[in-house]
Amino acid sequence: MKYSKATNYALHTMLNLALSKSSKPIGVQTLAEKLNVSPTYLSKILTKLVKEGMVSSVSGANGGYSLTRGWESISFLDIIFAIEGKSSLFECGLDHGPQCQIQKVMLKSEKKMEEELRRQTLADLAKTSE
Amino acid sequence: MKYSKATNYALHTMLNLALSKSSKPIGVQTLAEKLNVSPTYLSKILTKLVKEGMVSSVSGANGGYSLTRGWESISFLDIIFAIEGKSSLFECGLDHGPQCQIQKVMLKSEKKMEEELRRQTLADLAKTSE
DNA sequence: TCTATTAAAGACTATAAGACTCTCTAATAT
DNA sequence: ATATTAGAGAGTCTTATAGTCTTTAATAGA
Repeated sequence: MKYSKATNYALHTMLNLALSKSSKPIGVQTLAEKLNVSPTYLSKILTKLVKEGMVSSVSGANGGYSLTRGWESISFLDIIFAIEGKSSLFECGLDHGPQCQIQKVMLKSEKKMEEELRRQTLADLAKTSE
Repeated sequence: MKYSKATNYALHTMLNLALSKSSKPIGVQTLAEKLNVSPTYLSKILTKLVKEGMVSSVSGANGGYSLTRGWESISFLDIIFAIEGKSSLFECGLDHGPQCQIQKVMLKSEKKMEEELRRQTLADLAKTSE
């Protein structure tokens, strides 16, 4: 069980956007270079973030990506969910009784992690990384 | 990112072993039937648990698997680590400076989950599941 | 000592997901 | 009108998961 590379790219890209003082959008080309990843691939990841409403995009010349207003409250969890999906890490597919005790324990522990990830905002990180 | 089915099988098998009052070892055949999984596959999973020292095995007629002494303190985390490995869920492979802030956040959240999984012992669960 | 039983190991296969690339289309500033 | 940039779709390559099948090793009991 591992986070996908896409999640790593997403987190770093969001941080890069947060650190950019420019009011103009940043092209995927520029963003991709910083991570040493192909622009087309990164664009797929960015599209997911756009669909979740955390990033806005503008096509055409001088276009690119920028954070949406309210971005200060975007959490790590938001970004991770956007890429990995929101479903639980553990699903007991066995049919034994109404509720699986193991599942309950697993879910509880997962929530602890999510709690922490929800606490960490992009803004927090941007502050310490500038 | 998902836990593997093998982890689910391992957790359930450990619980089954814990609930079994029998002093005699239980064969993989029996254990596999409860989970509706093939014996040879489950045996591979059990072998990992044996190698980690949580389960002991006896070959030959009337052989099988049983929990080792001290099993009461085995945690969910122990079992998960035995199957999934101990490495971090997130590793930032990008080379940007000495320490990645994002990595630090991810690691911290992961530890929260592990903390909870370490707290939950097999014995706790066995008590509520009998 | 022979036989039935059971775990362990190794090689192999199938499926799915991750990590991309390439190409084409749509939007927009100049 | 053209250059530039995002978005969408199909296709490829690699890796991990989830198994199966077969053989070997250990051991209890006749």
